Amino acid sequence: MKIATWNINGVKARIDNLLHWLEESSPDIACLQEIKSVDELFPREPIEALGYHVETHGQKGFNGVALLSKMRFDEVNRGLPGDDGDEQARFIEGVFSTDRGALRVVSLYLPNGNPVDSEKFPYKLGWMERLEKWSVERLKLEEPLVLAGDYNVIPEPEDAKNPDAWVGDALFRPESRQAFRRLGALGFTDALRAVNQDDGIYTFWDYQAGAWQKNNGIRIDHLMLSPEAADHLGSVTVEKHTRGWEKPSDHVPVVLDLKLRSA
DNA sequence: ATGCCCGTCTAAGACGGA
Repeated sequence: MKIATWNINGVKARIDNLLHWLEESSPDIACLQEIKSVDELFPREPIEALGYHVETHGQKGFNGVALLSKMRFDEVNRGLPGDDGDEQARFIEGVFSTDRGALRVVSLYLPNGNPVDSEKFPYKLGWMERLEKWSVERLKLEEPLVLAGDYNVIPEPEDAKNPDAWVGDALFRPESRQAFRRLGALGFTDALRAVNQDDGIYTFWDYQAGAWQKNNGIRIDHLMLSPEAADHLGSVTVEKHTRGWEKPSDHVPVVLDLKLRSA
């Protein structure tokens, strides 16, 4: 079973690329971020025509996440608990039936957090604390759980072409990296790092300053696996070639193969 | 040192992104 995460940076601008990628890569579940669309205007019809069920959690103009699945949704939950005043659409959870029981998959879009001297940085760190609290409860279920998305965290210097350039940035601040490591301490496995320890694996290249041409990238899109999901870990692939397409997203898909089957 | 580029909303430029 293939589970993919991709920050598409606007579903309206990216619909042709998205449809082409769905046909080419054919994930069973796709976790999308930055759909930048309200639910009513999400282009669900051409995606459904490819055999996907579509669940969105959008808002006007920016943010927004979605789950596309070839399997029927048993349950959908929108929004990260822990702050009733949080209006930003950054979290959606789907529950599916597999041959090994329930599978939970989250599409998350963690706040950027810049500039760090603004309210945006404490919002990011607070969001990560809420994610931890939510995860502690979910881990008690002892089910396969995949937290997939744009974490806006560079975990280690090896995850950036020029780590020195990111010192002080919210994506690389010690507090952000520590919060990411705490997910590991809770028992989550960074799927990509479990199968590949190479330097130079990136998932984002800025549109500016020829970052793509210079391979000046960072790895910030991650699939975090509960122990019960990690038990079924197969391959993990970064679909870098999509960054070279016409009208690309600045992020590329990361695809996980889990050795599970739909029920 | 700063901005570079891009998408959205909405009608020329602000805002958000990383």
